[in-house]
Amino acid sequence: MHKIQMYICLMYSSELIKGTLKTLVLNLLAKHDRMYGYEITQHVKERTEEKIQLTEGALYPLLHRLEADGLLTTEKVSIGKRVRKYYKLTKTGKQAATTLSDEFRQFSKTMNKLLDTFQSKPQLQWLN
Amino acid sequence: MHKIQMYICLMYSSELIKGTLKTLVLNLLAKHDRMYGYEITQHVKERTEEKIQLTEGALYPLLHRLEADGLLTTEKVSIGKRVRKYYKLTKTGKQAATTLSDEFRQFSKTMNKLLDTFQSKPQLQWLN
DNA sequence: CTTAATACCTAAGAAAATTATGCATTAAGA
DNA sequence: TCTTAATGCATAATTTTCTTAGGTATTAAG
Repeated sequence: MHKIQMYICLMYSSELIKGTLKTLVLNLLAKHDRMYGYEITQHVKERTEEKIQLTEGALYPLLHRLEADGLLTTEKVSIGKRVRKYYKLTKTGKQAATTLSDEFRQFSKTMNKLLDTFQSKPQLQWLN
Repeated sequence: MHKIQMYICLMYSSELIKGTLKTLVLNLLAKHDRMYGYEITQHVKERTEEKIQLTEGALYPLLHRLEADGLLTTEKVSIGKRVRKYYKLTKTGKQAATTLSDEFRQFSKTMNKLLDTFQSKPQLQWLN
């Protein structure tokens, strides 16, 4: 007897994440005080029902960039023999988080308005 | 006597456009049947009160890619000695427009939800 | 004992935008 | 009339950033 599972891919085209990754990460840190990389990927995955999945190849370089830019500071914590690297917002980082968050909200409003004027057809319903 | 003008930059950080340009262009064409490149830039600029400004360096290569991918067809029209290049959606292009539009709507909902859980502080008001 | 999950990282390549051009026509203004 | 701004196309070099595909190591679970 085999158990058969079917998956429907609900993930967004990764294109959309592109302009938004920094906004996402900074605001996650604004809420959680400190987080480590892997934690960030899991958190986003859970909170979006797997729809947004951050790849480590994109995340870690971003975190390093943000640290280099002075938006984050790091702190290493040993868990047994493993070392976690926690990231925390600086003051500048907090400001950036707010700015980017507001910017995204406004942008998505503008975009949705544009898209609405484009097509007046009834909205398709999404699986979820 | 000099005329002094002050500008307040209301434009979005161009980061956000990145994942969205294709969605925007295809849906603009879905609404307008046919448009030429320059017209697209002006239309978006006007409809968004200058907040979204498409650069030609991004737009034209995109249009060429979309044509190469079979989402658009072109048609050249002479206006005096100038030649306009009109773009029009193919059937595939129309489908893509709808898909991407729905995807964006859903994505922005998800993102906004995430951002809302991040910070419960009162929203900053935006100029305009 | 082996696999999955946790946890970090980087390098090569691809994709797409920015910046900076270039050319030409036409309208508007000094 | 002369010059500038607007219209209209386009590309090339560079940069940025993501994807893909690895690598290492620890710990939990089966």
